[in-house]
Amino acid sequence: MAVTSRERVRAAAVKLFATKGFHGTGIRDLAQEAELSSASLYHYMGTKEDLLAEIMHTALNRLLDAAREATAGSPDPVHRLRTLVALHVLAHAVGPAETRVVDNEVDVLSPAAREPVVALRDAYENLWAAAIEEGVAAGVFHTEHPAVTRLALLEMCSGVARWYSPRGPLALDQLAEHYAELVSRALGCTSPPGVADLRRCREIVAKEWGMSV
Amino acid sequence: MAVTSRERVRAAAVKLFATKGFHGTGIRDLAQEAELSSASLYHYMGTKEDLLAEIMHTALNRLLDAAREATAGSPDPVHRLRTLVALHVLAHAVGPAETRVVDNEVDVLSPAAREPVVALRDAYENLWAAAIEEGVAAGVFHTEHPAVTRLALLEMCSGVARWYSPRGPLALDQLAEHYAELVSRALGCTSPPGVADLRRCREIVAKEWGMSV
DNA sequence: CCGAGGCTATCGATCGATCGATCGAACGTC
DNA sequence: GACGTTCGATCGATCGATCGATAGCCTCGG
Repeated sequence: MAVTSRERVRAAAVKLFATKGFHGTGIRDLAQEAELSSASLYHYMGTKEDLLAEIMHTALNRLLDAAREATAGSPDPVHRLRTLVALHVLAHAVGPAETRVVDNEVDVLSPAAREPVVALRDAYENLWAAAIEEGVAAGVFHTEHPAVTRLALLEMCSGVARWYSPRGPLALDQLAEHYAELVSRALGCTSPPGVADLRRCREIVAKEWGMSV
Repeated sequence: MAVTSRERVRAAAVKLFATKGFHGTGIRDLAQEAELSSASLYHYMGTKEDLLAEIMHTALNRLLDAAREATAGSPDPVHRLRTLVALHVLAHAVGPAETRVVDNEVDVLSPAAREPVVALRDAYENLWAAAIEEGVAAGVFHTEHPAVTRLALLEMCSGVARWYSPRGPLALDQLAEHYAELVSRALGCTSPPGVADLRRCREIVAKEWGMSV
């Protein structure tokens, strides 16, 4: 069979958790969306919370791996941050449902389940923090409060998942370029615009998120 | 009595809806937080959804009124946008719970209840859109995709409600100034920094949101 | 000045519905 | 006949909401 039941359960959970929220999604909603009985659901998951935690874990690991791969061996902080922005925006535009689950439902997890998820998120944000701080130290970025700026820019880029539609006037490339430009400007960066290897970012996203890019 | 039961119910709903979500908050949670029985709750509200809709309605009306008052009689789009940013950031830093409810729970409302809420939000965002477009037309702002930029900047500013703590190193004034600066830079604005009448913004916020500023 | 009647505020008890989760059994495939 | 997969039936708990009743307070006719 092309699509396994296990995959249908995961896809149903991502879709419904994103649109109706974790508490707003019932076991029976999940079962209907996955085309299974509510009893069969439990053949593929532990508790409903386990399912949510698993989704967050894999989604964050994928983003973290992609970010590390995209920025590996790039010493220039400007180039690295632009790559991080492009990758982040592409990922949020391509998989908005998964992203919204990760961003909005973190604190419905019990402390024990939340802890490793937060650790993954922190590891990812540290990639941004390092690029920004190195850029400030090198004099290519200018900001009075690097930590606050990092939070502001991350929120801006994550917001893409809330509104972007592939049927809108903007193509993915333009979107990523535009956000890279906004971030560069906000950091007072004077170096030439453009994401050096947008093509490479797209390839990584295509590889990690499936061929839907 | 200094604090009426009706006010306690509203405050309890804002707090719990913001931290646990609408569907994650039970009638009995609400009752406990408001120090009432679950039956007494219904003396002060219609359904749980009515309570949510009322919170969103008043919160958005307050923000919209404040924004109109703060920008009234200001023809300069740069000055107007900076004022909008400062007000938005201050409001989100002072009342993060209310803001998170408005931002995150809009689509748990039934279509009939959602429609007027979305209309209010659109009216507010149009203030931003007008300032940005006028600035672009006047040649003081530079952006290829004004609508996308507006969404990006709004998301950035709204994110304040997700992380800002008054016990952190940044005072409200610095926070508002910093965001105004980020927005100005992202729009390629070369005019002098600083929010012209930050004091007036603070007064409006203090008046509309209570004396907690 | 009284007390009957109405109004506001509150509650314990309980409603039917739905929640997340589990059980034992039946299916097909190797 | 063992295993992976699916399901109908059902569990106790909790959900949002409503009921009738009670206690305090204000008003106003006598």
